[in-house]
Amino acid sequence: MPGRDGGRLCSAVTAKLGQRIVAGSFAPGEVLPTEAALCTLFGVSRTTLREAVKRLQGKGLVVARPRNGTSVLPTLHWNQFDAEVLGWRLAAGVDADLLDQLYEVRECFEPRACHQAAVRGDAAGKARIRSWFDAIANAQHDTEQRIAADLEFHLGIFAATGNLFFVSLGAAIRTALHVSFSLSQRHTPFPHEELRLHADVCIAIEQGNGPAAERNMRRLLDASRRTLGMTLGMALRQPFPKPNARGTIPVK
Amino acid sequence: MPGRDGGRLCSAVTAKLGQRIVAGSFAPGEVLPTEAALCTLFGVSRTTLREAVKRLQGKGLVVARPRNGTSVLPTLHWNQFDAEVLGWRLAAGVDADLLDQLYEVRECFEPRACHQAAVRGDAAGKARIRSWFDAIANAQHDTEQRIAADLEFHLGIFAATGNLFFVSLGAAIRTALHVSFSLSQRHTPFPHEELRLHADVCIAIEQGNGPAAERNMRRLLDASRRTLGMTLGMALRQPFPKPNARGTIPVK
DNA sequence: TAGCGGCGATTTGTATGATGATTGACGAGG
DNA sequence: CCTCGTCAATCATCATACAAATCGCCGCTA
Repeated sequence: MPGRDGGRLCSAVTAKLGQRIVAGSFAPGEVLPTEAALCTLFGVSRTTLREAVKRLQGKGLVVARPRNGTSVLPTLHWNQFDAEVLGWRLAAGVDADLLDQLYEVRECFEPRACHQAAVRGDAAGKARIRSWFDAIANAQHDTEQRIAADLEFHLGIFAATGNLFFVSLGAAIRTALHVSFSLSQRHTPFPHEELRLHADVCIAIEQGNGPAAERNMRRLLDASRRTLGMTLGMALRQPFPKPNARGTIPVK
Repeated sequence: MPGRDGGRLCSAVTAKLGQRIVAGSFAPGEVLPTEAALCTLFGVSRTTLREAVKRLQGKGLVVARPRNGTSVLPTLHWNQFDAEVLGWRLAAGVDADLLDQLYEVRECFEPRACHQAAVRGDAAGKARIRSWFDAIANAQHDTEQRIAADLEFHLGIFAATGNLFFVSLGAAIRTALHVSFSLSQRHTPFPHEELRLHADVCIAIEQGNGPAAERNMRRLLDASRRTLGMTLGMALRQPFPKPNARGTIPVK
């Protein structure tokens, strides 16, 4: 990933302003100082500031109208799937609600993505997933590296589906996953248990067994959510009842 | 939704350039003319053009580096969940692949969203869903209005979940849904059948019956996908085997 | 006094020109 | 052949000016 930032200053201003907005310093109803005021506030020219505002506008955070000023849109209009927006939200503080909603999204996507990767993925994609799994296994004693490998493992599954929306989703929640992993994996009670769950997913995908891959990923997410809940010391909402849970769940 | 466009000219340039990029006129590997050339091409000043490029940059479509020029990023980096990007893709031509991937996303999200809306939605949200359903029922002979109501019905479900990611997703695929509805609903073979499916979803949500709402939405999506496939006269990929379909899959 | 219409002030939108910073290409020298 | 320095192209930033849009005030009129 090359320096996608473009201008250094412009990106810095975009980030500063965006962070302040998502942090609530600028109320999501109205206001926002005039361009001139923001220019002096950030110490940049009007051109740079306007380019930053334009980027925020593209993310649905603000809307500018002559005479009216630039107002912050309600969170309803924000593009929550924008990597920067999500990153700023996380930077503003990791609240349980956000992580919870994120898990809901993951529980929607990742099992399906696993299914698709298993059924429709090509050999190269599956090999990449396997290699990242190996990386996880080989980094059991290097937390940072294990987290990175875990992240790429999940993103690799998205990539293997061939569905660009899945890929885009992965990019969007990349930083969120990193934070989530950092929180939950650092104090995993049963590291080898978690490794086994990853292995189950990996193997099912390699074998092209869609339903199994889907089921195994669901289990992995459940375990991860539980661990994170314990780590945070707070009760996250319970995950969805699994659609195929008829009565008893096969014990393994 | 107020005029989120901001500047008229700037937005126009953003749209033109964005459309050309997603349409492939500017290859997704490199190139893109210099700022000066684009200025003369669109007949705007550098300020306006740069603001437009900054917006595209924020969507992950391009990256600008001195001396190197502004290059188009591979589609992998695009934020596919950006409403404008998706809109431009649709404007470039409705290909079956895109609609197919979109259905995959919908099949991931909407059943879950229904579950959440049923279980966690408040009375006001459910009332809104009901009112949009009534609007659908009352507009059986006005195609345009029925499509609009149908759109709001689905978006209302997202809104009722209380999960901002769902809401954002709804906003992103809004135009896609509109196109999809326009294609499939215009020649629905069994209008009252489809109305019944909507009613089933609506009622299950009102009753707070999560699993039923989820199941009914899945049925609705299946039917919609089938209809769209027939309308397009091409074989879209089969929907996922439903997790609770144990043996044979109903032949249609 | 109530209603209405025009005028001005404020803020964003657009345009232009100039200067700096960064980076790839080319050529000189070892 | 490799290394390094110079150069030029291009984006990044800045400063300034003018146009367009909109809100609110003020005066006019009935």
